[in-house]
Amino acid sequence: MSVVVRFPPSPTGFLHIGSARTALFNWLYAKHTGGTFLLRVEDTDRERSTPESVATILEGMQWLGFDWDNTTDPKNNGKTYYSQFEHRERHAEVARQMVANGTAYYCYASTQELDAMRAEQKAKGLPQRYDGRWRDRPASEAPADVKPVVRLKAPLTGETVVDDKVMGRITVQNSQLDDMVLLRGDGTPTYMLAVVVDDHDMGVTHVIRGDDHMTNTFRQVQIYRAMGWDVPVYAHLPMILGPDGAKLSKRHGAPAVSDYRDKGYLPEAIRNYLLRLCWSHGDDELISTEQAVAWFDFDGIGKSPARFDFVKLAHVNAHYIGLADNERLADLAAPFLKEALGRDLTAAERDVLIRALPDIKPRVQTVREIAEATLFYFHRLPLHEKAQKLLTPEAKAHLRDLAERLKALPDFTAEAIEGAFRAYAEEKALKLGGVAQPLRAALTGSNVSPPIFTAAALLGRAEVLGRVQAVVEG
RNA sequence: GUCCCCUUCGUCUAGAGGCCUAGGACAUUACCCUUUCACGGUAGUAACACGGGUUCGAAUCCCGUAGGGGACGCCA
Repeated sequence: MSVVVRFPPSPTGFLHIGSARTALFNWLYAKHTGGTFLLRVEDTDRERSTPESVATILEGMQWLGFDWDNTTDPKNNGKTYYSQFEHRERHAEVARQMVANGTAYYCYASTQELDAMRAEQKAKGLPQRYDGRWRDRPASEAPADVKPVVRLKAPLTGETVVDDKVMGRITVQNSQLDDMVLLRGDGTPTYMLAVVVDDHDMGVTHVIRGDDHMTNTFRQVQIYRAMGWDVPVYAHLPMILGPDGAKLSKRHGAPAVSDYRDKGYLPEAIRNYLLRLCWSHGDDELISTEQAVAWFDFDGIGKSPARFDFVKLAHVNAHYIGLADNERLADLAAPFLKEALGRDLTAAERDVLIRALPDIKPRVQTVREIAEATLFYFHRLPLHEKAQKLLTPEAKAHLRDLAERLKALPDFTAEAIEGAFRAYAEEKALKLGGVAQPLRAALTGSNVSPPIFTAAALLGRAEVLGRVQAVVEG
């Protein structure tokens, strides 16, 4: 039987980076097995499920390159994804079937009544669970003014066992589980019911999700059993924690996938980094997506939670920047440069950027840093304090002499410029750095830059002479 | 509080009873390369949570303890 997996985000306003990891593992497993990857938006919470928040999820998925297979499924009613909300009637129907076959029942307890029950349980130090007060009570005793909920008639004895592909065999005593609500008083389904019905209707064979769902799994398995449906294979992934070991949240700086794009990370780097959280393949670290598809399987997944390490992510990102096409990087850096420059790059400037990239790539870790490192090509920057110190009176005198030689160069290439500087340094018994550093200061305003002779060639003779003159006279 | 799960360098991890003097990667330290900064190269510091078993032999199996995470909603 072919594998069917799904990723079921709820539209909370952004795609969480932890959810992205779950999406990645599902997507990889589908690709690895030649199976199907479905997207289902869990939009039953009408407050949060705005068109914008759904669009954000879709954008995040597309940016990461996680293409799903049900974009044109008839079950979507014209949408590019399965909307849980649209199937609420089907969910309610299943709840009614369960009442009919005796695996669920109506409960007329009011919210206040249940709050009081839980408060009492808590005060006595007892586990907080529904006590089954309507489980066997006849409908004739139902109060007229309460709209009942439908609850699962869960088994009271025995145990529920799940053979998890990551965690192994996990067991819970049924006495620990109460009769959960399946259908609310207003007739809408709860998450527990909706998930099971949708997964069954969509033919999901493998449920790969965060282990925060572990206890939900036992309850969902009971629903499958009550309906006589096949239970899917489960794989619960350990959580991703923040650097401090607490649940990854806004507090840690970047909870949303879009934050990473805005900080200048590449989607392939995010994929590689996320893959290595809780999953491994021997000593392999830098793993292409193609390789990941070939290698990914459940046996590589670890059981313990992982902390998110921004420093290592940056390293992985640097690796993929090194691999990336220069034109692509130039286009990705353009918005950042526009932000700094207050204008768009001209076609000629874009060309300079592309030609500068081979020198820039090994020096940056993010696309944003590409913009920072290349800003001087397009704009004269103020002299940094450390650059100022390099421009001693002697250094300025050398630059004045060198400017004359640069004017006389037949070709203004990096090799020619370097030749001129080396010859001059030798004549004056100086180290190359003694003349190269002042040039760097003059051209970039900084004591740190990409190799200065290639930078000078890219800048062009007129601009170089202009910048040198500005500091020599300044 | 009850239940479920987890525990190897600071971090991500390799490790399926002898291959372990515990390996790799990031970070970190030193050196080399070098026009600066990077990249790259070489070397170094650094971990089996603790306590009991089982075994000729345990990071690996079992049991406790401690610590961490998650779940206990008419949220998803």
